[in-house]
Amino acid sequence: MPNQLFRLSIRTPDGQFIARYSSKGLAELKFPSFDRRRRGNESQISSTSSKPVRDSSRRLLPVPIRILRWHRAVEAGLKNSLAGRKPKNLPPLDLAGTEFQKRVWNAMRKISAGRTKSYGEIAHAIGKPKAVRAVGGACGANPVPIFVPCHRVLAANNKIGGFSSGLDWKRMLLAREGIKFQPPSAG
DNA sequence: AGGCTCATGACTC
DNA sequence: GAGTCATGAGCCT
Repeated sequence: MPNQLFRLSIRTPDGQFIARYSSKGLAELKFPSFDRRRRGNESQISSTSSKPVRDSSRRLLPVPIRILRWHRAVEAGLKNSLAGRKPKNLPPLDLAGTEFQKRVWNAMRKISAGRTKSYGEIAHAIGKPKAVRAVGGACGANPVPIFVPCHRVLAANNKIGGFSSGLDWKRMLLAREGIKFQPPSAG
């Protein structure tokens, strides 16, 4: 049977994020959709609620205390990250992907706040210097953006590259870490 | 197995 | 700066 996933939300000044947890840790983090940023929270689960939540198969399940603890850590860590600071005491991440993707994600996690690497540098770091495009693909498949800092991976010559959740997010995250990149009109 | 599609990079004008 | 091409991996059929 597939691992049960618990879905909990996090309210931030930048909108409502969604976190999904497996029994092994944080499995997914979703950016707010811009459509919902101005909407009320009538049917949303409060980030601090201990109410039962609906799982992916719509069953009503109590949230294990361990996951609630993880969630509080994720909440705090996300707020730090959104302010451009390093998150502390993050729970384990349960990253599902191919071996190649996990190597890319692991390499990305070694980029500290305020620093960047290029797709080519990541490719080199995992011992596949020519797999630059594949690195881009793995970045896009990252299930836990921000904590696995795909926004710190730029294209060559400090160009912005891409971002699966929208370049506006990437630009904002980089700016809050004080990272300079090539503006789109320059060059 | 073959044929795409890429969040690239390096090279040419 | 716009083409163009090699390239590895992933996802189809």
